[in-house]
Amino acid sequence: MQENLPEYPLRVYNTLTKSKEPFRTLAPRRVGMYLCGPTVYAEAHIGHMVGPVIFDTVKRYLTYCGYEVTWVVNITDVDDKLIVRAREKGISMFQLATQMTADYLSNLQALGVDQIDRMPRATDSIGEIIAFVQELIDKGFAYASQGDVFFDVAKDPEYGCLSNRSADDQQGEGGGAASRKRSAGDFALWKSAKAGEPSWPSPWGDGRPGWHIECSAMSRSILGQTFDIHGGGLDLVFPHHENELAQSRCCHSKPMVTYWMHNGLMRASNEGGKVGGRSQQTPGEAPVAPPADVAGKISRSKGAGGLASLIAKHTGERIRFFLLRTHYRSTSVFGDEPLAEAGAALETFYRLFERSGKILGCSVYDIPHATRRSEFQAPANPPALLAELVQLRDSFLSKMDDDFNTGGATADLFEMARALNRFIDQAKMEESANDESRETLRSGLSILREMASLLGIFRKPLVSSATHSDSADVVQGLMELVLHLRAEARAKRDFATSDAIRDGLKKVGIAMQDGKQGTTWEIAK
RNA sequence: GGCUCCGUAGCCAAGUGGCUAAGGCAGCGGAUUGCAAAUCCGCCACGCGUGGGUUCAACUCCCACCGGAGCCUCCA
Repeated sequence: MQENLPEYPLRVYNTLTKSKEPFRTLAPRRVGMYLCGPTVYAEAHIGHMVGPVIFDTVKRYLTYCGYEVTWVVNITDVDDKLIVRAREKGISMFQLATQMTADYLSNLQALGVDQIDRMPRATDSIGEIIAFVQELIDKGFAYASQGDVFFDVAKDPEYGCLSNRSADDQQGEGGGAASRKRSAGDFALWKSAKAGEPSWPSPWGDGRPGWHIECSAMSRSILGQTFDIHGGGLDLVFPHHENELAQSRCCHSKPMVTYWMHNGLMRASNEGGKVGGRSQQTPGEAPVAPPADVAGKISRSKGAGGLASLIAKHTGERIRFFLLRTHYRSTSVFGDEPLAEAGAALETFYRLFERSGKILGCSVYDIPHATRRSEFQAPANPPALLAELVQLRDSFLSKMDDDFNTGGATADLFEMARALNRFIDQAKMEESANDESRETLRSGLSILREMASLLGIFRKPLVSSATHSDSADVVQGLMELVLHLRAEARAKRDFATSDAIRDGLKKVGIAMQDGKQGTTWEIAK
C-alpha cells in the first residue's frame, strides 16, 4: 500500500464529505476521472466551458505530479430537448447532435482543452445502458412500468447522501410519468418512446435511456465500478449526480467515486441568474415561463451562446485565463469587462516574452521546461533571480496542491514576471547581455513556462490578427517603411514628424513603443 | 419553505485561530524616456457584511441578523 501514498501533499475538496481530503488513488499512480459533458442540443455557451477548462487543468496537474490519468467526458446525444430542437429545425436528432458536438469540440480546442482521452456518446452505449438497467431490476432496485423503467428510491437507504436531500425533494419529470411511478422520487432509467421519437429496442419495449443512467453505464465500462474523480457543475449535484451515485452504488454494492468535485457557475454581469439559466422565479410563486423568444434573447444578451464571436474577440487563452484566475468552486461574474481585465493582465507576460525573445534571439515559446514535477532540478548556488523563482515555484505548487487553487497560484506567476523584468532592467540586458546573464534569464523563463503550462497557458505564441490575414505581408512591409522613416526623423531630432507618425498610427489602431532595441508595434484591440 | 454556498480596497480576487491580509485592473508619486508607451521602485484595507459569543488571541470557530448566489424543474 506504500505506493498508494501520495508523493506530493495533494488535497481535494470532496462534495460528498464537504471537506478537503488528502488525495489517494484507488490504483497506484493511476487516476480515473469523469466529467459530465454537454447535452448537445444547442451551441455551447461560456458556462459549458468552465468544467472542461478546470478538469483539463486538473489532469495537467495530476499528470505533472506523476499520475497516469484517464479522463472521460461524455456527450449526451439523446434527450427530450434534442428531440424537440431537431424537430424545430427539421433535421434528425442525430444530425443536430453531430452539428452541436462539432461546435462543442471547436470551442474546447480554442480554450486549449486537449487532455480528454475518451468522449463516449450515449447513443453508442445503448447496449451497456440496457445491461445496467437490467442489473438494477434483477437486484431489486428498479422496476418496469408500462414500458418505462424507474429506479426505486425507497430501496436505497443512503439516497441523498451527496446533496443532503431526501427522495421527497425530487419532483421528477412531470406529465404522465408520475402515475407510473411507485413514488414521486423515483426517476427514469429507461423511457418508452412515443410515435416518431428515436428509439432502441429493449426488454421493456422500444425506448431511450433516462438522463442519469448513461453516465453510470459509460463510466463503468471505461473506468470501472469505482473510480477516483467525478466532476461537473454545481447545478448537477442534485438530482443528476445523486441519482447516478445511487444507481451505481446499489448496482455494485460499493462506492461509485472517491472524490466528487463540482465547479461553481458563471453569472452574467448585469442581472442575477447564471449564464444560460432559467429566468428568475420568486419562491412560492408558480413558475412563470417567459416566452421562448424573449428567453433566448435574454440568454444571448447575458453572454450565453455566441462563444465563437467571444473567442474571436478575446482569444481562447484570455477566456481560459479568466476562468482560472478565480477558484474553481466559486461563482464568477462573466462579461466583457472582466474578460478585458484578464486580457490586460496577460499583456504583462506577452511583453516580457517579446523583450526576452529579442535578448535571447529565440522565441520564449521554444525554451524547454520540465514537464514532470520530479524532473525539475533546482540549481546549486543559483544566482539571486533563480533563487527567487525557485521559491515562487514552490509557492505556486503548494497552492496547486491545495485543491487546485489556480487563482492563488496566478499571483506567483505575476511575481515571476516582475522578477524577470527587474533582472533584465538591472543587468541592462537590452543594451548588452553576456552569456551568463542570458543563461540565467533563460532558466528563469523556463520555470515561468513550467508553471504556466500547468494552467494550460502560454503554450504557443499568440498569433495576431495582422499576421493572420492575407494582407499581413503588405502591412508588415508598410510598417517597416514607416518605422524606418520615423527613425530617420528621430535621428534628426525632428520630433514633430515622429510624433505625428505615432499619433497617426494610433488613430488607425496601431500602437508603437520605442525601446532600446528599436521600435516595436502591435495592433491594439 | 427545505438544502448548499458566498459577503476581503474604487473594481476583480487569494488566503488565514497568533508573522507586514497575496495578486490583478484602475489610480497616485518617483526612476527611465526627446515626449509617450513599456519596465522597475514606492503608495493605495489599523481593515475582512452587521451585532453578539468562544478563546490568552478571530478576518478565520459558534450564534443571530442583513445582503447576494445556486439547487429543490432531464441545467455545465
